[in-house]
Amino acid sequence: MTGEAETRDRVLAAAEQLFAEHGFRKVTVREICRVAGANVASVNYHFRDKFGLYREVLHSAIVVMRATTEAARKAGQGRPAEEQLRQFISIYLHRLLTPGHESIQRLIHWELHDPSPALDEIVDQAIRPRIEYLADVVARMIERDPGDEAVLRTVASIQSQSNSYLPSPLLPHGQIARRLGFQFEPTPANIDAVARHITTFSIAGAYAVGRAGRTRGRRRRKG
Amino acid sequence: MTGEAETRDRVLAAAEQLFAEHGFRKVTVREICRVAGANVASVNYHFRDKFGLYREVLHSAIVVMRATTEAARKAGQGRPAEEQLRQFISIYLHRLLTPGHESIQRLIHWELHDPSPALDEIVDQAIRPRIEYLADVVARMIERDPGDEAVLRTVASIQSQSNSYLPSPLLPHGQIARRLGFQFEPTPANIDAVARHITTFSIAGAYAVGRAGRTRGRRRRKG
DNA sequence: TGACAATTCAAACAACTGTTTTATACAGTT
DNA sequence: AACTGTATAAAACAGTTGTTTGAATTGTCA
Repeated sequence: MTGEAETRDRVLAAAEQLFAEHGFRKVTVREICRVAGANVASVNYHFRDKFGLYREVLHSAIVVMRATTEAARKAGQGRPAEEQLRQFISIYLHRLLTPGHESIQRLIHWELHDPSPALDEIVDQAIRPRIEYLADVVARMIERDPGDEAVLRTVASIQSQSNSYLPSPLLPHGQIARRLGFQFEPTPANIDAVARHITTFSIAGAYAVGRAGRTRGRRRRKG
Repeated sequence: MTGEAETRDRVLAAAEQLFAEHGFRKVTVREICRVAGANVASVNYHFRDKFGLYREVLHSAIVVMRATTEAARKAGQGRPAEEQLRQFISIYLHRLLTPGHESIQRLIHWELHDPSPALDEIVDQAIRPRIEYLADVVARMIERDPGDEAVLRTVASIQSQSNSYLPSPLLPHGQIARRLGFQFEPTPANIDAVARHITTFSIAGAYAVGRAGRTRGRRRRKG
């Protein structure tokens, strides 16, 4: 065990950046090693193969995602459901968009769009806890069971809005957004503004969905 | 000019299906030709190169997208803004999810996520008209200018919800959704249910955003 | 039928991919 | 000093990619 960690860590760092930017498939082992200033064989030596390297990068991303959900949960502890939702959206968006953690979230976005065999781990360890927490919060807001279809759809509505602000080519960031006249710099103030918008939009939307289901005669929450 | 159209059209059809399923990069010329029952060289002969074929496929997709926006516009003609939004979401979602047109929309989704040089055409000819129409509708709903930030953010909220129901691996369709307990079969009834959800959620959200901006002292619509 | 161009085909090409090989340098241990 | 296991390096390997080639085939019109 000598200066081994050196190149291993450089490769890992380069891989995280490149995988986040371009996805797993488009990035070549040679490019990673060129950026890391390492030999082509270093990937296979330290990580068995290209996918082993990818999996290692994903693992650290999963840790960050879980921490985000946990932070949101703690921030809203003991408060009413609506306030918990506010906290969640604010914290989630800040971690999503603040430069630095940004690349990690982009990595997940790639994996969701073009899944690899590592998808299951991400869903089970990172996404499911977040969805379950959100479903619990929304369920208490609109007085339904967490498994109710209206709850799940509302969770999907909230999540899709937040994720659309990821710095992907999608709305409202990036190339498309620029062509459409959108402009968004991820400064703390702007992130706050977006968080406020999604919060206002989603809370009103959630209550409306709750009311609509109730007047149409759906069952209310047990107890 | 003999039975030339035969293989050209078969290649085109195979390409549309495969590009929609896996994106431009992952699909090989050989696979397209194998599905089409044509020779490997046919792509280069009829479409100059792989990208020429892709561009041709995209062009027909753009036509369909424009038609969708146009249909939504006509369906709401002369009606109040809120009703126009209802019509838009319903028509958009049905065309998005009804099997058949489905693959075309998936194609666009790939292009947005992993853009090719053809992105500009899509944005200018297909996305911009849709966004501008939606911005106009929302602006009248909440009494702002179509260029107002609150309007643009609301449009983004509406669009991101709708697009999240695309049959991609993303929520709420596909592999991830299944692992999370979501289930969604694109039957007309289910599409209607989702459209109602997004409509209810978004109309309430839009009005709330409009109110929030107004009480905070933002300028109202001119006139 | 006999040119003639358009189309199809099998084969090969050059570039690139992830991976493996082989050799070398270096650490700590005996 | 000799041995051992680890890390790096250059080179080559086998497979796949989009594309091109040149001959064979087809259909059309004189």
